[in-house]
Amino acid sequence: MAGPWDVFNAANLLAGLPSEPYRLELLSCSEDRRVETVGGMHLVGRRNIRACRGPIDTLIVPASFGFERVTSDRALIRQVQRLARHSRRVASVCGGAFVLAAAGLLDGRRATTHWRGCEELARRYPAVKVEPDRIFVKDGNVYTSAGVTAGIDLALALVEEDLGRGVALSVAQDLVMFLRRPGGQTQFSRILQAQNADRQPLQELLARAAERPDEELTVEAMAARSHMSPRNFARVFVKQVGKTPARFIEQVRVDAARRRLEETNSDLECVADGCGFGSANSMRRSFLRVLGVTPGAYRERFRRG
DNA sequence: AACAAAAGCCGCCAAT
DNA sequence: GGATTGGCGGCTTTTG
Repeated sequence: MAGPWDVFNAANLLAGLPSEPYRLELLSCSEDRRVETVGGMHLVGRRNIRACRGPIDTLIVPASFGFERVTSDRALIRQVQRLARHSRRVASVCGGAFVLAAAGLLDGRRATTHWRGCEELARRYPAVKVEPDRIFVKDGNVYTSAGVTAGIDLALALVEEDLGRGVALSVAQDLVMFLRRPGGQTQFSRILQAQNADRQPLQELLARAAERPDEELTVEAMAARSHMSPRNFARVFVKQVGKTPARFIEQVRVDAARRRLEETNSDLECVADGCGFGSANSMRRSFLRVLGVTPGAYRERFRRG
């Protein structure tokens, strides 16, 4: 809920319009208007959902897991169905797709949800064409997004549709540099990736570095690829990224290595090689700098299964 | 664990 | 005149 909320709120501030384009409202299902989130945080809605009358521009249903409770709440489902009829478009974040599905809003449509729930969604609602591995899916006026932070991407896409790319970009820049996804794999926000064409030629480089940490990523090589002198490249890099090139690359490589240590049984030399470290020894030194533990100790602690 | 070579970083200055 | 860029020298950090 908070991610999209902040996106729309930032859009209000950054759109530069005389009146704010979005009016945000949190609806609650309970009489006292309280909403207790899964983490135990308490929010208070402006209104009870039953008191809400249309028309609504964008109805967003965020939910975590625990679909049993949510999808079996007939009153809630009925209210969602009712409000959807008065909405220009309907969206869900994470487990919210289960609510939309239960309301029949996804029948015959393409949709996605948190990677951990995709199978379950497809099994329970055969009429839904589940697309795993997507950050978000748009089908007609129904939008669904994957886990947690994907809701931010979804909201950015809606802002882009409404107010144009420029506003969406400023919002994205205002909120984040890039996003790491929960599925294990590093992915970049679509909209942030797109901005590389415009103002920030470095973004493309950063994305590529994260995907291929084993490539040559010295200042000299990256400068050449960016058509800049090494001196200027380093300067621009610090200004845009906030870290020096070597620091950033080290971080990227350590992240890549962590993942492999967690998810594979490759030996350290192999991991080091695949992540761009010259040797297991230099990987070890990077780990100590960045994480304070050796690769071996890290794997020992975090390996799966 | 020590050490030389390589790479990175940054202040300064000149050119654009 | 301010902003961006590129080169140089010297110091620090990292690597093999």
